[in-house]
Amino acid sequence: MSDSDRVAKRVTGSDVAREAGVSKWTVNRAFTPGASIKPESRERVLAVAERLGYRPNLLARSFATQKTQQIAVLIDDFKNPAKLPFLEKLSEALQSQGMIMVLININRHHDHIDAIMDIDQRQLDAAILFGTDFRDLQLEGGERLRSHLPLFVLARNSTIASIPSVSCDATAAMTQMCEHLWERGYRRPGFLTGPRTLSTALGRRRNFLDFWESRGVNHVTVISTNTYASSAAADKIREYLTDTPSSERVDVLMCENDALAIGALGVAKGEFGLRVPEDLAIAGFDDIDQVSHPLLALTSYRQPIEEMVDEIIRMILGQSTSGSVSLVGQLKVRSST
Amino acid sequence: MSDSDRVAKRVTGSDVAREAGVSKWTVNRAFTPGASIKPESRERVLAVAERLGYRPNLLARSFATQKTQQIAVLIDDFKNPAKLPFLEKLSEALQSQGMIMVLININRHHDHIDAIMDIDQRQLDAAILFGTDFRDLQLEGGERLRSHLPLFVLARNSTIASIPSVSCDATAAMTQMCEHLWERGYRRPGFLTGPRTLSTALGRRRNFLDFWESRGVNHVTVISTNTYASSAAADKIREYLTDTPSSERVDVLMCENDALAIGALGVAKGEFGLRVPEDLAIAGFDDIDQVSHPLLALTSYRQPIEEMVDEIIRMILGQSTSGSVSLVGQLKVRSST
DNA sequence: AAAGATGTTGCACCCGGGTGCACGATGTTG
DNA sequence: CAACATCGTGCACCCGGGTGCAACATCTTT
Repeated sequence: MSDSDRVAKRVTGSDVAREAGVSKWTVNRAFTPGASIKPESRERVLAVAERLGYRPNLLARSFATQKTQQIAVLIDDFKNPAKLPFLEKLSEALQSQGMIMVLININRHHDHIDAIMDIDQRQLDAAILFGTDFRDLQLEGGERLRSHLPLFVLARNSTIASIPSVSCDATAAMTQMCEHLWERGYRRPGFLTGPRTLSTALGRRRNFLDFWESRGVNHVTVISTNTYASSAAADKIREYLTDTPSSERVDVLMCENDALAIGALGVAKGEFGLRVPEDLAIAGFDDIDQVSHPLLALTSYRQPIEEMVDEIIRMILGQSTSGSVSLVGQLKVRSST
Repeated sequence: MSDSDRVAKRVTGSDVAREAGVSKWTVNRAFTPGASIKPESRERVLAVAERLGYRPNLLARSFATQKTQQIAVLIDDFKNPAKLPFLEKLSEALQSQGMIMVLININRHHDHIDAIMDIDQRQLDAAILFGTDFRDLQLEGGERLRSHLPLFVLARNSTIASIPSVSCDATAAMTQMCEHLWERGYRRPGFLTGPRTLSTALGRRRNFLDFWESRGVNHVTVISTNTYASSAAADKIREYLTDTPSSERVDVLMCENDALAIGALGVAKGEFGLRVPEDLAIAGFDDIDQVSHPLLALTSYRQPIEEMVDEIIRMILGQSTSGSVSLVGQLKVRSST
């Protein structure tokens, strides 16, 4: 263990400069790719830097350049496993651009306003509202926070004109899904949604209803839960099946997401002994890993995660030409329909 | 829209000082809780600050104090839904302490060494290795990165003496689980593990084997997968059930985590038509949301997430007395055993 | 009313790297 | 070899708050 290892103090650019017999600005240049510096000088500086264990202080750099290379991702629902692959792809894409992801939990102790103020004060470069319910932002936000923080919405439609969004094309998705259901011969459709306002932002219900209307099916049963939890769906479906004689029931239940579909399936099959899809067909949305399980085998729709993330990265980097973008995903037919 | 709204420039403490007729240090004091400042001065400064929309620049503060109030969380497996509740609780706990969570994706493009160097250069206050496979760190790390970044391991045992860990007590967990299985009368145990080295760090296999040995059961069938994916488990179990006549099969299969258990259950029940638990009992670990589903109903073990997170926060804040800590969770018996 | 204790304020200087410019060194051209 | 372009280097000063100390103001005490 040499003396230098025992020194707790950080090595700065000036230390390297002194040791290498140049000015600290030359050290800076040695670490700046396009800078004007004599090759020998650069090599010498880099050698000294390596020997001393010098690495530029990125915090100081951020402070000087006003760019932290950090992107905030706001999320308010950790119950939905569909979020994980998005987070994985997002963090990977950001890291490949030299940025890192700051994950902010939006909950009753910490709303959008708090989060955005904090993010803004910390000088993060942008914030992504990832599937969050940002009504609070619309209601009381706006003028209170005069921040220049660029905002983006991911995986739902933006309800604020100035904030661009990247989402899955709900019209295309529901058309594909419904045409499949139509071909299978189902004619008494039901729709299971989550909380009203959140549901609207996804646009799935609207598109589902439109499809059946266009085919001359005028009645669609709509059941709403107040959270996106499987258990809430289970409760609502148990109630529905109990109250509705089998002759009057829907023959296909489209669920707004897989978590709801899983809850519904459990009750229908497990508690009421219904055959799926013969007695009741069920479909979900998101195509989370577990729905492909042989005991569930739910028909679902996969969002184009990679493309969505790539597009939002382009937006953040300012390389995107257009405003909000909707991308088409892929129908996954399984034995539940 | 007043003139001040049109100005894109940030409002700094000096701006407020000028406007309020005090020095910038007094402005600073107005925003520092315990500082020595006359109440009237503070009020006046705060009023001016409010009017101008001033908020302290946390990046500048971080730079000056050498504390970013940011904690990195390293994760290398986004497939396991059991990670989500940990992330939720972690982010909430950090935010309640005025810190935020930086989520770093460890993958083949970005290993522990890269991540730690980056985190260190960005001056984050600490890093949590959350269930990651950090053999690479042990092998080539150490001396190459001379960083003073505090490291902690969460949800697995630390294999590096200098890094404290917070994990679920595998001995207590497996004892509880196995005593339950023993009472139920199972005597031909099997264990389904993930990749060898990762598995060792969890300690579950070791404790499972020890229990049966102590009860005089000398043979335990061990099956290994090379990832923790449900599909990998399904493949291995399909192979096992195909190759093993029913008279020679295990009567209970303990799986290292729920994802594996779900895969095993799907094949046993769905493909081989086995009755669970009569023909084969199955148990998992982590008690993720989906295993309580009526169609799965897997016996599992819930890690004490809240306590684990609270403990690691204490460690980060330097309030923890001890070194590594193991906490006891809770057995959840369902109809699969 | 003077001496002391306490409260309040201003001030240099620090954190560590980034920017634009000026000056010197080197190289090219007529 | 002079005139000019180009490259390489050093330098002030910036980013916006934090720290310790000195100076000043105010309030107590005797």
